[in-house]
Formats: sequence, C-alpha cells, structure tokens
Amino acid sequence: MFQLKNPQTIARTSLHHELVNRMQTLIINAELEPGAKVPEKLLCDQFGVSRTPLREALKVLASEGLVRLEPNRGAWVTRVTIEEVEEVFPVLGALEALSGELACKNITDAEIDAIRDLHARMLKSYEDSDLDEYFSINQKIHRAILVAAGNGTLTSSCEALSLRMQRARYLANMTQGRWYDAVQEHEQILAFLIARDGPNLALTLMGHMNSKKLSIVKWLKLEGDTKYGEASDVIV
Amino acid sequence: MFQLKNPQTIARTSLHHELVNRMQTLIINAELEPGAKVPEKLLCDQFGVSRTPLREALKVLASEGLVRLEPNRGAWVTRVTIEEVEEVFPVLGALEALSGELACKNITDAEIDAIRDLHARMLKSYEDSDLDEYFSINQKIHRAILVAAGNGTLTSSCEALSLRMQRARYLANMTQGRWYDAVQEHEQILAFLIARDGPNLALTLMGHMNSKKLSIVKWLKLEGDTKYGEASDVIV
DNA sequence: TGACTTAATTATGAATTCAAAATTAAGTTG
DNA sequence: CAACTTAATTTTGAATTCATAATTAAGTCA
Repeated sequence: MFQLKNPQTIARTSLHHELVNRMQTLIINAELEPGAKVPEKLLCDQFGVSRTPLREALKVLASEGLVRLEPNRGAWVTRVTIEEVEEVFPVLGALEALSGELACKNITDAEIDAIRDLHARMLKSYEDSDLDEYFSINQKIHRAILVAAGNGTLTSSCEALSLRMQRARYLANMTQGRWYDAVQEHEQILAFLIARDGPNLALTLMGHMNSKKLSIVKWLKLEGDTKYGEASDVIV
Repeated sequence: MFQLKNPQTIARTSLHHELVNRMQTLIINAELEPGAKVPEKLLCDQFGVSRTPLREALKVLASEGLVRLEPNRGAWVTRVTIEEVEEVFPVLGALEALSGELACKNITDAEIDAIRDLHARMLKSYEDSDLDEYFSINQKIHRAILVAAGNGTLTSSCEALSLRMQRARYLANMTQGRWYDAVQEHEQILAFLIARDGPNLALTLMGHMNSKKLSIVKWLKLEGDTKYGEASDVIV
C-alpha cells in the first residue's frame, strides 16, 4: 500500500504550492502509481493539512496532466499512454531545440564547464550502470542548458512536459543498446555546445528527444502486449 | 468599476473548471485589468459560488501565469511585460513552427478549404478595418492549423502561451504598416499550407511570431515612455 | 496640522461542516 | 446461494466558519 517516505508535516508557507511539489514527486517516483486513485484523506493525514489546500493542489496537477479529475469520483493518477508519449516528445523536441539555439548564444564559459562536469559524472554513472544516478544527472544537464538559454518561459514549458514523461521512468527501462546510443548523443550535445554551434545542437537535441520517444514507445508496446498475463496484479 | 457582462449563475458541473474559463475571459478581455487585484468577494457574488471553488480556479490561473498570488495579499492580475513578451514569442514561434510542419503532413483538403474561407473573411475584416473581427479570425486560423497538426499536447501548450499574449490585445494596438505586413505573412502561410510545404510554413510561422513580438515590444516601450504622464490615472 | 500609535474592520488562508453522490455492506427473494 | 434491492457508510464537492494577517479608521501628541 501507499506509504509516504517523508511523513513530516509541511511548513505553512504557500501551502498549496508546496503540496503541488510534493505530489509531483510522489507521482514521478511512482509512490502514487499510474492509474491509482489519489488517496485524499491519507495524504491530508501524511502532510498534516486539511482537504482545502490539498484539493487546490490537485486542480493544478490536473491542469498539468498529472492527475485526472472525475466528477464525484475524485482524482486519479494519469497513466502514461503511447499516444501521450507520441504527442509530448515532438513538442519537447521543438522546445529543447530552441533551448539549444538560445544556449549557444548566451552560455558562459563557466556554465559550459559546469555542464562538462555533469557530463563526466553522467559517464561515470553509465559505466557503473547506476540508472538512477544517470537519470538524475541527465535531467540536470538538460536543465542547465535551459538555464543557459535564459528564457524562463521556455524552462517552465519544458519542465512541465518533462515531468509528465518522467512518470514513464519507472515503467520503461532502457536497453543496453539504447543506453549506449543515448550516451553517444550526449557526447554530441556537449561537443556542439562547446563549439556554440546552435543549429547542430538544436538538431541533435531534437533527434535525442525522438530517440527517447521511440525507446519509450517500444517499451510501452511490449508492456501492453504482456499486460494481460499480469492483469490480476494490476487491477486488484 | 469592474462589472460582469454575463452575470448569470454558473451550472454546477465541474465548477472550478468553468471558473477558470470565465476568469480567463475576464482577464484577456481586460475586464479584470492588468495589475488589478482580483476581487474575490465580488466575483463570488457575480458567479454565485463560494470562495472555495473560486480560489481553486485562482491557483490554476496562477500556474498559467495569468494571476500572481501574493502571500496574505490575495491574487493580482499579472501585467504583460516586455521581458515576458520577449520570452513567450520565441517559444510560441518554435511551437507554431512545429504545428506547421505537422499540419502539412496531416491536413485534409476539407481542412484547407475551411482555412481558406477563414483567410478570406480575415482579409475582409482587414479591408473593413475591423480589428476585433480580424483578431478573432486570426486566432481561429492559428487554431485550425494546430488542430490539423493533430497533436493535442502541442495545441494546449500553444494556447496557454497564446492566452498570456492576448492580454496585450487591449494594450498594444497595431499600426497600419504592421497590419499590412501581418496580412502579407498570412498570405504566405496559406500558400505554403496549400502547397503542403512544411519547412517553409514552419519558417514563415516562426517569422510571423517574431514580427508580432517586435510589434508588441515596440508598443510597450512607447507606452512605458509616456506612462508617467498618466501615472495618476493608472495608480489611483 | 501632520507624523505616529492603536483600535476596528476587512481580507486571506486554511480547517471544518454539510448536502449530495458514490460505494460498500446487509438484507431479501427466487 | 446467486442476483437483486435497500440501508449504512464513506467520499466528494462546495459552503461555511475561524484564526491570523493586512488594511483602514480613529485617536494621540508634538
């Protein structure tokens, strides 16, 4: 059953905003599972808040696509569907491409050095086959490029979509082959960034997003095929 | 003072969602003015609802950037700033470019005919100097291209950003010269769409967004310069 | 009078309450 | 005992209440 990892009560500053963040984390970490009902009462107890701010947060999460509100039936964690993945990644591709273009125009040497460090650490985690660490650093690199691009609107648009795709993180594993390719793509990304080659960085980032899409869709299709065998586990 | 145009009470289905829509309309129509405080109590009375669903809607509007929540000071309609315009339009450009690419791949002849009709009506409104009608049809054309692109995520991302920029509608007028240019750009857009020339449509849409940006920024800068003269009107 | 302090009022954020809907449990009948 | 009906329980959505913060108004004194 669902159990909160950090049950401490929330500080009372901008309560609903804090709750949005907390529940985002619960969802992308699959502590609240896809398709599951959001346990309103339990969460209120865990967070030590009343239903009012929690429900405010749920409306925001619904507008972000992380939960679905069913009339008189409460909030449900949305499932990552193939259709959604095929919609979101092209958009993310266009946005990341723009972030690459802008980053090449605006990035400082210090920022490049920081990304170079992150990249090295990511390679290390690849060699160690530490997938959690890899994902975490990978995220940080994309975020660092966004920050270097210097467009806050772009950053939040990307992150909103990225969050939705992170729900697939605990569904779709990477194959060894895909992992290797992803690392190669990141080598290119770093190289074009250092060269401040905007157009090529944009193309590479767009391709990178497309590869991610194909990889996740492939996994979801496989999972869909085997699903009936474990249906009892999933439904009950 | 603020006065609701359609004061009828709201039907009780998905109340907060309906309130989000209503308040979006109030904001983009400048019935709730930029920089103004959102009159919670008044709106509750006008809409015939309690504060709970209204405040839920305000959290969603805040996440969309249409209002800003100040701790213990309530919700305030955000102002369209030059910085924001300079951030949002490049993102919109990238998204509309993608919508052009996808539309050229997926659009049907019937959809093209419908857009051709809209285009003709838009030309008519230009000749009549009917700016409201022009804006309205303009919107519809961009939306039709998005629909033809067949990517719901892209559509909602675009529309969220587009909403924010529509707040400038009642601030920034178009000059005759800019209006003429915009019409020319739309001629190109239609031509590339009919030719199903994705890359060129993408480029044109991106350029179109850039022109819009320059036009609005120019206006806002002008307005900023003259602002002190009418400061008393604005502040009081 | 005008700057400052203090009291009354109002608005805000969140908890609580309440009616209606959905779900579950308990009967009931063939 | 399985299918159906009805009653009890729980959950949901929204209104109301309540403590606290912010604002306004009233009073104070140089």
